[in-house]
Amino acid sequence: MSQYQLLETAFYQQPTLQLAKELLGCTLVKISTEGTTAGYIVETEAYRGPHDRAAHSYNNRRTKRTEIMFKEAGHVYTYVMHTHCLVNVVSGEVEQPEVVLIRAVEPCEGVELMVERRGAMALKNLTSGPGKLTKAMGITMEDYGRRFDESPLFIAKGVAPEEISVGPRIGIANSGEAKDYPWRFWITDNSFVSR
DNA sequence: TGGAAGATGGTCT
DNA sequence: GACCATCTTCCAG
Repeated sequence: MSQYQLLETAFYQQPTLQLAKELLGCTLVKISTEGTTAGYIVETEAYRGPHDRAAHSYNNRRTKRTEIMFKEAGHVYTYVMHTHCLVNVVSGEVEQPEVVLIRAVEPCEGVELMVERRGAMALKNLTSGPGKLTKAMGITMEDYGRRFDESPLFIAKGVAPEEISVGPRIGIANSGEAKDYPWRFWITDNSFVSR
């Protein structure tokens, strides 16, 4: 898709908290046989390796599921939560299991296809949550292990956000002191953030 | 090998 | 705000 300018591999090789902020406003794109869907990333969360109790890689837990987190920055980490698939960007050095969770996007291409996949919904409900956006964009476990710097699932340049808000992460109440870390970032006043 | 837990979302009260 | 759908992963026994 030539109208999209892919982010270089080097973009992913910055500190995880910074990457989480830099990803805001970038364009997440998925190309499938049904068509292309794309959205501006408006909300992210950072999960930082061995010392973050909320991370799957806490205490260097290395399993079949978390294996990808130990690889180079820029890989795709998808996993299933209840009935939904969630998508993350691997960051950090090799052997440093850190990721950025993409929690919400603002649709910018393929809205009709998103509506079809999600069922008739208000525009604001299409992609305003980590499980919603993967369903709307057709992101599944098939994408596990791919790279964000190449088709069919990639991230391209977008628009710089005017203002960024910071706060504690969502849905990790059982993670002890980690639940209060201010590692959630979103574009201030954007109506597509998850809550 | 069975059971419990989980970075969620939709529905109903 | 509470409940549950539904599935993978992991660990105890």
